[in-house]
Amino acid sequence: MSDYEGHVRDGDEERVFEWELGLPSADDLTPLSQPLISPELASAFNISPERCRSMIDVNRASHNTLSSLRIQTEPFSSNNFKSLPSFTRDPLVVQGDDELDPENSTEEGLGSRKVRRIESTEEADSALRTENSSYDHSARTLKRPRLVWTPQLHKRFVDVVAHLGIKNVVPKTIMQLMNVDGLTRENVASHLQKYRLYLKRMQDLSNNDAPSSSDLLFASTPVPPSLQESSGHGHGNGHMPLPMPAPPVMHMPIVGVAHGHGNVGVAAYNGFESHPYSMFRDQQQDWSINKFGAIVSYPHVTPNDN
DNA sequence: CACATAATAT
DNA sequence: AATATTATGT
Repeated sequence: MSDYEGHVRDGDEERVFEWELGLPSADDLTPLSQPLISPELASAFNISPERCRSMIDVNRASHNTLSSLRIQTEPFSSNNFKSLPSFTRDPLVVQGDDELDPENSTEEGLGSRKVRRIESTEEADSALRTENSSYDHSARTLKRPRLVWTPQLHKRFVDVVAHLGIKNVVPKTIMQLMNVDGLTRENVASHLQKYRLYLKRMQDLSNNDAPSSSDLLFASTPVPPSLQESSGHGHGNGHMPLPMPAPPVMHMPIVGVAHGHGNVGVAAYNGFESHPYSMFRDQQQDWSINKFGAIVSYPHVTPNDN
């Protein structure tokens, strides 16, 4: 399905590139710190001075523009979407909106925000460098599309949670072990919260009953024994001896990598292919431990592409 | 600050 | 309905 799309996209990329070449260089632009309209002129025409924009504002605006463009042109791109120059970093699933809101929160929102005054030239330099070098900060700034927890994703989640023990897991660790590109701690935290509610509901719902239709996702991936509360107490996670020593965290490149595929899967729960560990592509084998204590290789993955 | 949980927003 | 975000407390 993707060859055709791929070519089209390459063309787009080239055009974007050409377009970029035509842009004025940094030197040609009026510095952010300078108003476009001289004070005299402004007062003459009763123009109220605009607030100063920082690099942050500029970058944010660019991101909004780019992502809205991207959403218009290719709502359902797939993983062959390699990378627009710098800001493209959202492997996640698009589900809709992107509102560009230059000014809804002007004075107030930003007034309270840290507006950094730049004192020394050295500081100015470093500020520019860090703010300008795209994705470190764009990764945080860019509004990510909402994540869709496909059964595949959820399975990774459950596997990880199962091995750490539901009592001990914390979002950050889960996020790391899942090794899913673009997955955030917040994503995981939110999901974990819901999952815990599900488990609770399951256990005091006299254990087994038809899972609510809303629990389809959770029901699609059976709760591993290590997570089941054995009728009330015991609650030691006593089991799951964690045969493997906590593996050296350094082996996992995790999220930040520039993989730069803005891959977007079709949202929706198209299928419930419940193939366990069915990803056998030899990639960067990032490991994890399955519920039996065996080491299982978790390829670095992007939501929905597995 | 990272986390848990509940409440609320989108 | 599913996720995100926010508020509050640890």
